[in-house]
Amino acid sequence: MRSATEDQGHRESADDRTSKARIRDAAIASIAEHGINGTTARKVASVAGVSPGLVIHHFGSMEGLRSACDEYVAVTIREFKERAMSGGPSLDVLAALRDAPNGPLMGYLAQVLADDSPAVARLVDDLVGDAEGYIQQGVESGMLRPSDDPRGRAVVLTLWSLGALVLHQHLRRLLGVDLTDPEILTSPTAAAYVAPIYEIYGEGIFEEAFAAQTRAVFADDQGAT
Amino acid sequence: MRSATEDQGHRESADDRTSKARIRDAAIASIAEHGINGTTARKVASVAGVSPGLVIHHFGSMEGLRSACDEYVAVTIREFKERAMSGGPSLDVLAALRDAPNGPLMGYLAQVLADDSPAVARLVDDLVGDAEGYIQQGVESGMLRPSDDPRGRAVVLTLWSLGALVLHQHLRRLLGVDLTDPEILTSPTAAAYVAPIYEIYGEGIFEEAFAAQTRAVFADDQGAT
DNA sequence: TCTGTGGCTGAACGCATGTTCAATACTCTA
DNA sequence: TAGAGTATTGAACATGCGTTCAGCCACAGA
Repeated sequence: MRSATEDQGHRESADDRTSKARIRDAAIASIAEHGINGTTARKVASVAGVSPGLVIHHFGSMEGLRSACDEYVAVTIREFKERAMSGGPSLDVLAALRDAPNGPLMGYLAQVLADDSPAVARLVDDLVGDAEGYIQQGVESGMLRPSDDPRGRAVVLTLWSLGALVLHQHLRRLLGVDLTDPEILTSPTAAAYVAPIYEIYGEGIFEEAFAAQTRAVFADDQGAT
Repeated sequence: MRSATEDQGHRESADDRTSKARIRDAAIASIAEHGINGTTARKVASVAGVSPGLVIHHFGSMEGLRSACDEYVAVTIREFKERAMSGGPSLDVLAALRDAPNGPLMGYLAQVLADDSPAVARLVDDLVGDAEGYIQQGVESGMLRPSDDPRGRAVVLTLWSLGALVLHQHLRRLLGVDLTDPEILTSPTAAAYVAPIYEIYGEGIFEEAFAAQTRAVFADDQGAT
């Protein structure tokens, strides 16, 4: 099924990409910008500089192209995560992803996270699992507090991060921070989003007396129900 | 433009709704279940028991129908919020919305929050503004800690809640909690989602030494840059 | 130079969509 | 009861979609 001229998986060869690779990249960029429903076979073919027929010829159908994009993005993210992991554990999973090589990667995620595909579901599961590992490392090194439900906390923190990514349009309108901007790290406005997060991460939002009260309620619930 | 037979805005009359109202409700239910792109004029007409032509006749276009749905949902939420506000301030804005009268309301929000419309943007702005008010009340009554950036904190907390709603499929897969379920309050599994949240709200996730360290970093950033 | 193989084209097909419009059913008014 | 005006229909139209397919064209081997 794979011919000799294809170099799929070897993304080191930069300029002369296979038509198949060009179609895939064009689809990812189009989905990141116009969403899944705004991405048609003809538009992708036009951006990639090929005919609409070739899109189907290479990927079987538009659903096949979508799956290939999901898989490619998932693999790219996993590769980048491994590289980032060797440089020490990161607190926020997304923070390690923001300077990923491919530009429209965050935009693609923002568009695809809402309507679930199998590849995206697996990617989210992986992100949660990695976050659980990072958090555990943070707990062991004394940076992070232990939790009554480490997995539940990892799920909540990861979905909060990903949810903010999906709602990046609202975040940009409200705080002027664009999470899909590839160069977000160099933007000074990012502090408007990061500072409140670190404040919550640092001290929560409940005063201690009220926090103890809610803890008691949950203890009662667990005992009663 | 508005005839005498319509009773739009008077949702007290339960069974005999106007055709226009039936079309609008069918569209909301369809969008909540199948998303915006899975909602066609013919499907809505079929569910509402009318012809496709009547959909356009009443709303001008599908975009007009979409706007009408956004507006109706926004008004419904605002009405319910006012009623909930009279019963005392609520910590989480979404918590006050979960037992809203209309069933598919949360599902509709989950589908619509991602791709922004003017009405949804205004609704989100309102939710943030309300949250800021609630939080300020909580601070004044000694339940919540004050913040260096009250508005930023309100934005982050609101978008985290709404983001979790948009990603409800992942939340259900990972924790078994479905935020779009109208009867979520009676479900005992909701604690799997609420308990980690209250833990984070209560004490954050940073140990105190590390929290002080991050505070120092942000103070340096603000001073240097 | 001839030949064949495979990437690639682009015109075409079937389908679903949003929308239009003349005709019809209905309901209220006079 | 007669008329008027509106709600409603359902067939039709144009459009854009995914997909198909017969053929072109460049290039490798004999």
